[in-house]
Amino acid sequence: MASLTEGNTRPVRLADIAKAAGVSHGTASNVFSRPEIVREEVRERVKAAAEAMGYAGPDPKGRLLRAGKVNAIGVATTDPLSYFFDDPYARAMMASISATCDATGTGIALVSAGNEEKLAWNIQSALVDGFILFCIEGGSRLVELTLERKLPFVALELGFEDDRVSAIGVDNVAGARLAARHLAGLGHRRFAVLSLAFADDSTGLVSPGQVQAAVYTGTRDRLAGYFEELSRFGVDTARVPVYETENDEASTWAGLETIFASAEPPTAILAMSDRTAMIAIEWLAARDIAVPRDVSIVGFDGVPDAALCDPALTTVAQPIAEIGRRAARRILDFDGTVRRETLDVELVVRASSGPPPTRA
Amino acid sequence: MASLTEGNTRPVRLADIAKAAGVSHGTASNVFSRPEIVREEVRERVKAAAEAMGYAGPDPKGRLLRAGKVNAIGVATTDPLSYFFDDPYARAMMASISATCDATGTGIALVSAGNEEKLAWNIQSALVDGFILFCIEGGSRLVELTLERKLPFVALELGFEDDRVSAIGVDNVAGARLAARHLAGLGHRRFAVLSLAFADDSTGLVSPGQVQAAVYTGTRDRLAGYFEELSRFGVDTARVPVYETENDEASTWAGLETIFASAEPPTAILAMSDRTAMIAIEWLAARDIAVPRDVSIVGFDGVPDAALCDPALTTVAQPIAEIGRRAARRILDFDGTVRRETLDVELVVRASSGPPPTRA
DNA sequence: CACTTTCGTTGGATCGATTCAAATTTTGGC
DNA sequence: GCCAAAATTTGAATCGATCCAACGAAAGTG
Repeated sequence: MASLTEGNTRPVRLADIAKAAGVSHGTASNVFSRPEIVREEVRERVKAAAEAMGYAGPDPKGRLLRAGKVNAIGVATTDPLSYFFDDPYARAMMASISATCDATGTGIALVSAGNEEKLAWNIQSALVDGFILFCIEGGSRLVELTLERKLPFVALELGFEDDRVSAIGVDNVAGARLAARHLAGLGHRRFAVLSLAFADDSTGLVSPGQVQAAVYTGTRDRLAGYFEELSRFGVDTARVPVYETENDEASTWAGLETIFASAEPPTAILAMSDRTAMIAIEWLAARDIAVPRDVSIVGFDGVPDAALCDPALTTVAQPIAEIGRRAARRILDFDGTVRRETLDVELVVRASSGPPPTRA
Repeated sequence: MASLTEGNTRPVRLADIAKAAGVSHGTASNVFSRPEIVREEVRERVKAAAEAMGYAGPDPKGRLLRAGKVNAIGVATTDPLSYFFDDPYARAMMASISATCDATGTGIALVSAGNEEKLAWNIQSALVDGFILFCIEGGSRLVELTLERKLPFVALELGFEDDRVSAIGVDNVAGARLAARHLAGLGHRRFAVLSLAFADDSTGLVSPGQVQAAVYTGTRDRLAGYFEELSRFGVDTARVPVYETENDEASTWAGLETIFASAEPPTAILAMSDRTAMIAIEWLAARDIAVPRDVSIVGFDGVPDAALCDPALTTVAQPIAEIGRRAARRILDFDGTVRRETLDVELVVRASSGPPPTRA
């Protein structure tokens, strides 16, 4: 006797159960995709055969090829995948993107790439209908790679002035000016900037030359905005220390050490991300430097956590939810056009900023 | 003249460029997948043709069918997709899962299902090699559906005693006992429990009958652990209010209102999740009830945030990273076996628990 | 009863690649 | 210049479904 029916390890295919039930594969397919057009008796027979043979249902791999549409959008970054769950900005953005996807029954595929080779492969082989790119850093390479897929995609940052790529971002110059004006208006004159990267893998104090050579225009624009506004208030921006961080604890701490080692430490810090700003608040608290009594801080991004930290962070809020919604919509309702949108930011004044200490 | 070459809208296929370059599609395929085995001259010719025709590279949809392996693992929940980015437990777990996936170049597909119909479809059509299921709530249905796909999967919770499903979880009874013993040992005798759901869609004060009928055994086990240990200390568990929350603000607030409306409010709260515990801490702070002076709280889960809130939360820590790592590994190295693992929890004592107030 | 509809079913074509045994071309040795 | 071995290239088969034109059977019509 032994085993007499079907092959042992090989998974059961639609064709197998069609044969077993004595119908054509076309009919078998209909049983699953449009059961109402199949006569009940036949339908039951096919279902019974499927059950008996342990059929797992139509394999999406097969369907996909025919259908053409994956029904998933890829979200890509050059950071490790955990970025999506760790970084507060990414999280807020993902929450908005996923809400939109949820509403339309679209799936989300997370794509990352630590190193060059894997990046390429992961982008090339992602099963998605389009991409949303987080291109805070190392964006250009990501964009090139994605361009090759010839799928709809949108960059979350207006980084490069490339008119082949759709993008959604904020007016960084205007936002930075809001922050600077707020602090200068409160009376501050001694500033320091906790910056994001200007180019790949750079950190540390920044020279004007490096600013000129900035690859990441988002960073450059924010700095430009800060400086423009500070100049109006008579601040000599050449003497404002700009420390480039990697938006993490280690590099931000290093920056603060450097900045506060100065003979004339700042009374106000302009941070280019809320994350850096919040790290700075903790660093200062640990050293008994009171915020905002001794030092004021203004962040950038407007992540939800910024409202909850202590003291609550004054920040330039991006419309994160709106950006996420639009990005997802742009992929879902892709119409073949390239568009670049700039949304407005808003200064949210909270407890981390106040007048400078009355002067020693 | 007009347009004479290729179809206009239709995307370019491998076969198209093979024809254009005058080679077989087999060779064209090799140019992309194993370039080293095709003669340089031919390779260049094919690449040139691809370039000229705007070929996007081998379509993963096609490859997939042949290759069989998607190289992605699906993570599913019955909550909305944003759960993965909002809930601290989910986030910590995802960070660990994604680190493992990153290391192996595996993608992650997020799958969710608000309503029944979509749930089914999303699970059935997910392009993945296996699933990791977050089945905190509504798990059984999710498991049934996933079972039908006949793909490897693992449940993150030992919820059901179903030996068809692999699972990784913690010893809930032991963990709950640690929490209860800690508080009782400090001298507390008046307790309240902020519980998770015992069954679908239930909230509110729980009767012993409901506990008996618990569908979610994780919740039931934690409560059993609490009560076992409290009994040893002579606490009449029948009088301990157990309030079922949905692990969110609204229901937790409601629970606290109820619990503290009592004539003899508790001096100690056993919360079945850190999230609930942290929400409780905020609620109490807003009412000037000092933690731990007036009320002690012990959470459950050991999420990273618990160490950062104020006061830092005493909690029963699950080895979240380890669970995530093992879950991902179980899918990646699937060997056809079903296994259920129970990991140990650990009581982490922080600032939210202390002796009860010296009695009025 | 012949004739049109309607309903279900069939089976070939297709989606876009990869694979592999067989055919062909090159290369190397003498 | 001939033959075996090595290097390339070919083209049919396959992956697992869905789609659709065509066809047969049952139902409806005058």
